[in-house]
Formats: sequence, C-alpha cells, structure tokens
Amino acid sequence: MMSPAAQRWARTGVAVARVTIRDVADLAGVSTATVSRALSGAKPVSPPVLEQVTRAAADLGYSGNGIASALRRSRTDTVGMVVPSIANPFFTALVESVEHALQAAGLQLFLCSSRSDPALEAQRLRSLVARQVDGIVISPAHGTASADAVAWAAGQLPLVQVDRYVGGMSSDWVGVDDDAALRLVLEHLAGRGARSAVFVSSTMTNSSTELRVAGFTTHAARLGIAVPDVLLGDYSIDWGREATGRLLAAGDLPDAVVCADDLIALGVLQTCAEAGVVVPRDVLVTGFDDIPYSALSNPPLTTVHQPQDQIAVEAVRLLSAALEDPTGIPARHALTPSLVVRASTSR
Amino acid sequence: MMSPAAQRWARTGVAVARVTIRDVADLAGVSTATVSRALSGAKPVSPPVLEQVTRAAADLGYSGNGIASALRRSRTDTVGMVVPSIANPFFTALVESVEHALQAAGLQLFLCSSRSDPALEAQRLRSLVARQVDGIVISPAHGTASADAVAWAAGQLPLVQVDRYVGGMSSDWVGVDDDAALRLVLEHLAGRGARSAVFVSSTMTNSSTELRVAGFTTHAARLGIAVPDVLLGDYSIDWGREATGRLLAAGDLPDAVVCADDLIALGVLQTCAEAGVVVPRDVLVTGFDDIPYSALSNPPLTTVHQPQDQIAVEAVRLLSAALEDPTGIPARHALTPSLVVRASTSR
DNA sequence: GTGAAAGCGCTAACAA
DNA sequence: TTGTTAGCGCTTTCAC
Repeated sequence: MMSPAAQRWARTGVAVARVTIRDVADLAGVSTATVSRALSGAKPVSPPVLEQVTRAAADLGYSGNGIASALRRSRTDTVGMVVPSIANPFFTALVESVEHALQAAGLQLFLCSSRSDPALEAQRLRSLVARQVDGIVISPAHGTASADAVAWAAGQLPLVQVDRYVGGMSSDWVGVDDDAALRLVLEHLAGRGARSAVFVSSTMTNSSTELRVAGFTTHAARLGIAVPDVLLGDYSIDWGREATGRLLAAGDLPDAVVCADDLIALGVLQTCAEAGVVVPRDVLVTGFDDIPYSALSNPPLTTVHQPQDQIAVEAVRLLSAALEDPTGIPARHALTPSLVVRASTSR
Repeated sequence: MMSPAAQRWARTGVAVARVTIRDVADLAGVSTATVSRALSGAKPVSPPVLEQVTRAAADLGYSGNGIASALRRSRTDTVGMVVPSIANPFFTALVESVEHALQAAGLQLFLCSSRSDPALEAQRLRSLVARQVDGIVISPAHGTASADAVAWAAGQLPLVQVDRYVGGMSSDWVGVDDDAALRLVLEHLAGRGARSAVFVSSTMTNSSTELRVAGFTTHAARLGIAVPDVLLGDYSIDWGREATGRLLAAGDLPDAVVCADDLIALGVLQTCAEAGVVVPRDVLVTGFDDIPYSALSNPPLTTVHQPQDQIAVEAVRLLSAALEDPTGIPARHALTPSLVVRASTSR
C-alpha cells in the first residue's frame, strides 16, 4: 500500500511529505527548539538564526502541526459556538459578529448548530469539550432541557451564554433587555391607537421567550391594551402563517399582532397579503431581531433591533476574561434594544 | 499561581482535574491500551472488562482528549469548509446541508468565512491545513485571485470545490449547470413575451458569474431577445437597488431584468416598488438560488432553484472517496437546476 | 541565545 | 484478549 504522501503524489503530481519541525531544524542546522522559538517568536533568537530558520521553513513549505502544538500547550486557540440554527439570519449575524470579535483576540471559531434539539446540543457540547476548545459561546436551545449539558460544559471550561440562557446555573450571559424591548413595542403601538394586541411566539421553552411574553403582558396591561390571545408555536415563517390563519378563521382581528421574532412576523405579513388584509390599515404588525429581510417584506416590518455586534463584542470580552482568570464572577449584561419603525405600523 | 483546575474549582465549586485515560485505566484496573480499545470499540474487549471500563469512565466523567487522539492517529475527523459569506442564505443552506451529510460520515465541520476576500481566504486555508483537518470543502471567493491558495491547499489534502471553482487546476467540483439554468430563465421569459432583457450580476470574478453571463448572452441571442445592458456589481441587495436606480434613471426599462442571484433580485424588486414600477406588469424580474426569502418578497420571485442538498451530498461523497483513496481522478459534477415560477414573472 | 531531553494524552505494533 | 512499549510533532524547562 502507498503512503499518503505517495498517494498524493500520484494524484497531484506534487510530492508532499508532510514537513515537520525536525525537517526545518535539519535544513537550518539548528535544534527543533530553536525553530519553535524562532517561528513562534516566543523567545528571542539571534537575527542570523532567525533568518536561517525563516528561509528553511519557507523553502520547505512548512506550515506547522497545530494539533501537536495544541497537545503540548494545552491550548487550541479555538472557541466553540453553538446556536439553535444557522438558517435563522439573527444567529447568522451573531455568528459573524462573534467570529469577527474573536479574530481580534487571535482565536478561531468552531461553529456548531444544535438544530434546536437539546440532545444534539448535548452531543455538540461533548464534542467541543473533547476537542479541547478553549471556551464556548452558546445560545441554548431550551430553557430547561439544555440545562444539564450547559452546566456540565461550564464546569469543564469557560462558557458564556448569548441571547438566551438556561436557568439554574450561573455563567456569563449577554443579551438584550427583553422587557425594555416589549415596552418600546407596546408604547409605539399604543401611540398608533392600538387597543388590543395578540402575541405570536414560540412555546415557552427558553429565557428570551419567557421574558418576551412576560414583557408583553406587563406592558399591555399597563397601557390598557387588551390581550385577546397569546399564540405559541416556534420561531419560523410557517408558524407565523399558521397563527395568522387561526386569527383570520376566528373572525375579528386585534388592532395589532406582536411577534416574538421577525421570521414569525414575515409569515404573518405574507398570509395577511394573501388574505387581502392590508397592513397597517387593518392590523399593525411588529417583529423582533431586525434581520435584513425585515426591510424587504411587504410592507417593510417595524421591529426591535438587536445590537448583535455589541452582544458579540461583549461575549468575547467576557470569554477572554474567563480564559485569563477563571475565578472571575459571572456577569449578566442586558443591552438596550431600539425600535425600528417601518411601514407595517405606519403610513 | 493557581492551576487551571484549582481556579475552576474556585469559580464553580467543582473540582475538575482534567481526567485522562490513565485515570480511567487505574480505576478500572486495566492498561490504558485496554481503555482505549474498550471506549473506541476498535478492538474486541471481554464483556466484564468493557463493563469495568465503561463504569470507570462514567464515574470519572472522562470525555477523552481529541487532540491527543488526533495527533496519534493523524486524523482529526474534521472537515474544513470555506464560504464567501455566511450571511448569504444560499451559502447558509449549503453549509447546513454539508454539515448534515458529513454527520452521516462521522465527520465534524469546521466552518470559515472568507468574506469574499482572497487574502482572508488564503489565511483560512493555511489555518485549516495547520489544524490538520482531513479535507476541505470550499466555494472560492475569486476565480483567479483565489487560485494559488486553493491549489496549494489541494496539494496538501483532499479538497472539493462547490458552487464556484477556480481556473487552472484540477480538483473535484460540484455545482449547478449554469448554462442550463440561464436557458430555463430565458426560455421562460421568451414565453412571457419578453423581447429585451438586462442582466444584473457581480463583476466577473468567479466561475459561476462568468458562466451565468455567458449563458445569458448565448440564450438571449438564440431566442432573439435584445440585451441593452449587462450591469456588474456584487451579490447584494444594495447592488440590486443601485442597478435598478440606474435603469430607471436611463429611461425606458427592458421587458425583463434577469439577476445573477436572489439578493440582487430582492433589491431590484424593492426599488421597483418604491418607484411605482409594477412587477410583473411593467417589467419581469428573475433571481437565482431560491433562497427562502425569495418566496416572501413583493411580489414573490421567480428564480432558479439550486439543489443544495444534492450538491452537499455529492461533495461529501467525493471528499470521502478522496479521503479513502487520494489517487482518484478529479470529478466535475454539474447538477441540473430547475425553475420556480412565481408572481414576479406571471399574474 | 541555544541545545538536549522530557513529555502532553493517546493509540498502533508487538508480545505474551 | 490484554499489557508493554514506542512514539505522533511540538514546546518547554533546564542546563550550558
């Protein structure tokens, strides 16, 4: 049987014996220790030697073995991130922001999707821990079913939760102030003359969802807005469509439909359009997250803007701090949201 | 200074000395080799010993050290994927499909975004190679500027290109038949009575883009459709808006605006709506990719559906084959696209 | 400033 | 079936 290098030779026509630090050391006429020091810049090396080593490494096309280095240093310079979905533009944007923030700290991102499945999420967490990532950023799939796995992972290495969090444990968390967000939404709707509002959300399985429902209820009551119904499904366009179907079937629409995320709201808008219900004339609709497509819907969607860049920066800051000093006290940062008013609630 | 374990103790109240295979072996009263065999299932182990080891591992909360294992086996069971953008829903969907397909093969995905920047892309590739991923799936940022880095990476390990590819090298590729796609689009438009069409695309920097422009030109000519203009910018909503602005400013609109991707088309639709241009009455508009939001626009968008699931499955199949036998001959698979007709080209 | 040597945690030979 | 042994490639004392 051929060696991998020989096989690769046959395939590409280029011989690629995996070059090691030993090869570089031999060619440069120094020890492997010196090569390591020269290339990592960890310890000073005399200029001529540095030159030699650099040349040798370049000549051989040496690119190091991160695995060996990680084993020796007990550090992978990699952070794992677990999100419920990478198809949801909110999480996509969050992931991009986190990756950007990590880069500045010299860290790489290892991305996993839990598909909103706590069992798969637990598996991802075990895998990340086994892979020896230095820390984890997670938006848990579920408020209670995710708790054990998240707590276990947090016991193994630094972990920060973003957007959502699980109950019953203390760890760093960064997200948005959901109560303040719903206050913004309901005060805006009250200003538009809404006297009744329905909330369309996901089944109450995670922190954000619960806080958003609670915020909705509180502020509606405070502003004297009636709440004929609260519909719970999941965070998807399809659920928005179905919920709207139910409202239409039930007969009279409320003055406003408040959605727990933009995907739901997009489904609501689409179904309204199909049914000949004119937004905002017949009903006001709001979303949550401010994903890019919320500006493109028919009509464009009034929604709560989440400062994901800030969330990401803060999450990475907390993680870096925990990497340096695991003894730190867990922090909880609720950032201030803002309201983006578009045509779905105004003319 | 405290050890990391001691620090974690202070932080979480739980002592977590990283438990190794040695600890498990000692507790189970067997050798580390036996533990390895028992836990990996690579070699048969007697039932009582298996039981012992499993218990010991569970008791200690052993989760293995993937880094050490990878170093020893020269295998990480990880595949790197590099895409131009994770904000573009087409790539998001592709990533999800690839991740899904990899899971079935027992492989993990390490995702990187090149942000359409060849320099960043090269850095990602170097990083993936240094991290010893077993293979790479890439959609290159640029047709020529990405070439060196991609060819280099392909010389180091199995690599398959998806969607786009770089010129001047042979490697596995899986994508869609762009010429056939444009044929579908133009024949559909001709059937709707279009006698002129403008193509709005990205500056011709990668294979898909070039093939789509070429396909557009060829089939338009064949069908007797006039081509007053071809506008090149980038794959974004904003460019769709700007291009439409130019068309409107120039005066008379063509019968149809064909877009090289859905994001561009969404921008076109949005700007048309703002300008009071009614689609499809005043102009027909088509997209490419069939991202989820193309069904939600105003009006819903006629577009080319990309079979990303198939692309992903095929890409993983090729990669797995190359993992097993690097001597295989590079394959190029152009899958057949389909047209999804919606209101932007019909009543 | 540099080299020799030890060893990170694991698994693949090789013996027994 | 199980244990012993030898490293995978790298970084880091510890000497010089």
